[in-house]
Amino acid sequence: MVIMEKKNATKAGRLLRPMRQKSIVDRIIARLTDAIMNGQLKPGQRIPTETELSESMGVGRNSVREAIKALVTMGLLVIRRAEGTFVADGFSDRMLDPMVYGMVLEGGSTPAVMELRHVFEVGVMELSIEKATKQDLARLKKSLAFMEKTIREKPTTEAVMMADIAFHGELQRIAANPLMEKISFVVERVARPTRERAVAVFIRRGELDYMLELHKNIYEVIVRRDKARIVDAINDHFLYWKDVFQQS
Amino acid sequence: MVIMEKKNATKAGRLLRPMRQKSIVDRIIARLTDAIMNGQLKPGQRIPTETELSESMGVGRNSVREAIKALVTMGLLVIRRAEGTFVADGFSDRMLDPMVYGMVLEGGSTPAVMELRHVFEVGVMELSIEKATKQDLARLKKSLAFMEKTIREKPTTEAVMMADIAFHGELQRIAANPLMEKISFVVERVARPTRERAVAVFIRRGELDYMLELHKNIYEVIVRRDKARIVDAINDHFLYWKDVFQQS
DNA sequence: GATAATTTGTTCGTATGTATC
DNA sequence: CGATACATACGAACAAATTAT
Repeated sequence: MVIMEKKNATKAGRLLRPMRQKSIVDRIIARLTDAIMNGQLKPGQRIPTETELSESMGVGRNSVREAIKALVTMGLLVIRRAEGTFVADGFSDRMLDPMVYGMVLEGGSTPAVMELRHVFEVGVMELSIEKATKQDLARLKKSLAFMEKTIREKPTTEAVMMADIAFHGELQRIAANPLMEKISFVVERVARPTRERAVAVFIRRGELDYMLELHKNIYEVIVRRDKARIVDAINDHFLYWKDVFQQS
Repeated sequence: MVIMEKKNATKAGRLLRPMRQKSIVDRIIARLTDAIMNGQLKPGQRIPTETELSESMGVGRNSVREAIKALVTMGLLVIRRAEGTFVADGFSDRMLDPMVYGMVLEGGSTPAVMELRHVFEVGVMELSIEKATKQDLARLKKSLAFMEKTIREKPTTEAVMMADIAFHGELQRIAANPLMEKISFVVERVARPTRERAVAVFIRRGELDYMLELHKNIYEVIVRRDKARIVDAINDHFLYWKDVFQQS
């Protein structure tokens, strides 16, 4: 339990590398995560106080704080001030923030991100086909009608984007997979600027009707529960966008 | 309305700030992430030292340190000792760690996770169909042969799992999407215990031949570039596993 | 309702290890 | 080798918030 290997590295030992012993903070993080993954600390449970941890592990309280802070940022721990620190009891949105940052650092709408979007759309359609009730289909048709109305009466970039988002949001609701919904949300968020540019091009060219048709196509595939055509439907959807890309 | 006066009553000389609600550290994190997302701090660039930041923002150095540490654990910043702290220049694996923890906290192989696996397999197949070269197909066939050999000669859980992982790893390589590969890796990791149980059941029942056939099916779909059959192929793959689940 | 105890939040000071020049 | 710059780590003190008495 006592940590005092550092004495060896003072003057005597240059024969073997001290080999990058992990920092104290990293070791504390490792201990806590291990305890959580092993089930010693269960979701919702309270962990020892900072002072207790620093004493029982023989480290400074500030180091414990840094470790805890890191885990809070990852969403693994939740701090309730003056009450204690607790193990999170499930998925939280902030667990996907790092992924957002990563995608942005990679440059936003890269081919990899676009492909991921594609894959998710196919997946959402398949799940929708499996799970959609009659009420779901009715609502989906409604959002399709809303899109048509928007295109006829108010074809601005914002309005069309809103209708598009509403339609795909409806699909997500039908697919009913919280995990996929959250990841999709991240991806959509990163790809949004690109999509807005694409919609603007649609409007400029007066091709909103074709966009509507592509969405109707998606709707039809779901109504008919025609899984074999899923990939094609989404492919059409995307191929057209790629086309817009290269010409804009 | 009247209640909010109590802050001023504590000590005589505190007329200044209404004491904003967010914690200091969170505000520092917000500032840094904003700067990075806006492009004021670019990937690979060095950020000011802890001391400079603490002075320019009027906060303690330890708070800056905690904020930076948090961003490091998210993979957004990279610390090079005695050199400075830098903005990360792309995706790093640790950005997906929080997702792992979240899934584990949710309970591991939940239906949502299984569905996500399913969706990714379909996606990987589609990308593979688009990108596979002749060499790729040859390698894929090879890993299929390896699986067959394993099943004939050494049908242990570990060996079969290894062959299965090798096959799907080959698919991932062909699909050539680093983002999807990383996320898939996370999902597979969480779902692994469940898969191992399933393989054990296959072996016990002597149904490894059927498992091999399912994989051959996947291979055939890719060779023929038959996108319409992707969903079906993966569906067979999964339906059987679900079946195993409910009976074990 | 007021007070005390507990626990996290924030800051400062200091010493030390480590990489760069 | 020394000087410098920086991160690492500990300790101490006080502030703020919540709960319990």
